[in-house]
Amino acid sequence: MASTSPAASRLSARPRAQRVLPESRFDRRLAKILLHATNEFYEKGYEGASMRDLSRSSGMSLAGLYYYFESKEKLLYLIQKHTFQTIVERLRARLQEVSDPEQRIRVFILNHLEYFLANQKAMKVLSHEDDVLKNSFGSEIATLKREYYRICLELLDQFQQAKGLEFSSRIAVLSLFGMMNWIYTWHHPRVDADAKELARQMGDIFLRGIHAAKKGKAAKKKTAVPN
Amino acid sequence: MASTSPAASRLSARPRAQRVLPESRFDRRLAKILLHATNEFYEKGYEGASMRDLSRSSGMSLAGLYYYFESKEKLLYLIQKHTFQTIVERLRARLQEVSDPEQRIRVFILNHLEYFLANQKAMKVLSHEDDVLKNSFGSEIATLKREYYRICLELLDQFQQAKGLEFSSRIAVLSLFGMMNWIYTWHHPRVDADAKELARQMGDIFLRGIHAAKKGKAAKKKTAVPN
DNA sequence: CCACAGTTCGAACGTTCGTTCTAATACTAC
DNA sequence: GTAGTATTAGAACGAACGTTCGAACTGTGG
Repeated sequence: MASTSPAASRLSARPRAQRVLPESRFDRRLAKILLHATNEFYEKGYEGASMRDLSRSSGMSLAGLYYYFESKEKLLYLIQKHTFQTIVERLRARLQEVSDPEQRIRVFILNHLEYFLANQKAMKVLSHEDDVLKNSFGSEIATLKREYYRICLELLDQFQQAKGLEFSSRIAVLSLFGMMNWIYTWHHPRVDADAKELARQMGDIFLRGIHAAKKGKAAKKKTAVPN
Repeated sequence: MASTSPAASRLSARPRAQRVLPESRFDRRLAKILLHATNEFYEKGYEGASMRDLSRSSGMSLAGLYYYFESKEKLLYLIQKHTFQTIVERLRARLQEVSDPEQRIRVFILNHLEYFLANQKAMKVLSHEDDVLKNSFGSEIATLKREYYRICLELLDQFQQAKGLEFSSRIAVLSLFGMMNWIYTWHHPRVDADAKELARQMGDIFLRGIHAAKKGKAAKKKTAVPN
């Protein structure tokens, strides 16, 4: 595991940056590879895409790739980590400008869908290859995921409290994530609405859906289903 | 491709059934293998699970497995086809007993979630390995899927018409499927509600969500989101 | 007993997998 | 030019992949 490859000490360490540019040549090259890798994983899945596929699509020799990272797993890890960090970072910035509980949920939905559709391939790789990373890679991604989940949960709890509602915020959050994340299975940019419109429609469904659950309604046995 | 293996002519043809029992020994054995395969695909994914994994978990030699089916792909195909057919068949039976448009949607949701939770592993394999089958296998599964989708779409259209509502039923169906299918990523039988309760909650969210979109409301620009 | 289909398996097939070794090239500084 | 570091690639590694082959079992009917 102790690595002596050039890739090991890069990226976060960035030894002796000869220019003060935000990105070294190494970083830019790696980013390009990550983009090609995202494409391959998107189309064939992580297990289904081989390093040789990746070599072909990125126009670099098989061995040459390993100068930039130490394993296929690390590649997936870098893709997922960068995607998650970016979407959370953007969300945080947007949430700072809005204080109304309902609008904050709408901001969450819009941010998620906008990023999802603008980076559909990376987001599919993030959603679909959810539990393939193990050990430290896996737990680090899981932490980011939990953090994102928690933000949404708190938005819902605040909304619930402000409006005097009573519903299971866990089920609500997970239903919302399901609605939103599922789009990678069906959205075609040419025929389906854009992010803003989708966010409005899903926001309507979701918000009206949870809005009706007034407190003290004792939600049990409202409408019985036959059989 | 023209197969001479024993498995080729079986199952649907079932030559010379020596007992009139519903299932021959061959069919029962194959069904057992499919069950173990479902488990493996559930845990490691289709590409990630090897035939040797399957051999170990089912307690049969690698070569012995091929007496019952001709390829790994066929195995996935059989699992997905059986799962899809069963859930559609059960749905049809249940829908015959209910005529109220809203209740019919609730029946759809309940049927889906009950089957999903009772057969969580098979349903994950169905949802997660959605586009790995190619050619005739793939298109046959795609047809079943489209059929199931269409049933739900019609339920929504009927509901919409009966209540005088106006919303995109495509987005609504796909949002609903997202909510429901996403559960394979989070549901833990020990901590989460059962199917009936989940169906009630998701049904509430979804139905109230789409119910508010009254006709002629000109749903444009209802609430603007900053940025 | 034999014949024979139904069933199982050890061993191997050829291919592809992720990864590494080593040497060759490109680039920059002197 | 030379020195030295950054970058690339050909060839090969051992392991694992899906699949097949022929021989060996098993159990029943003659």
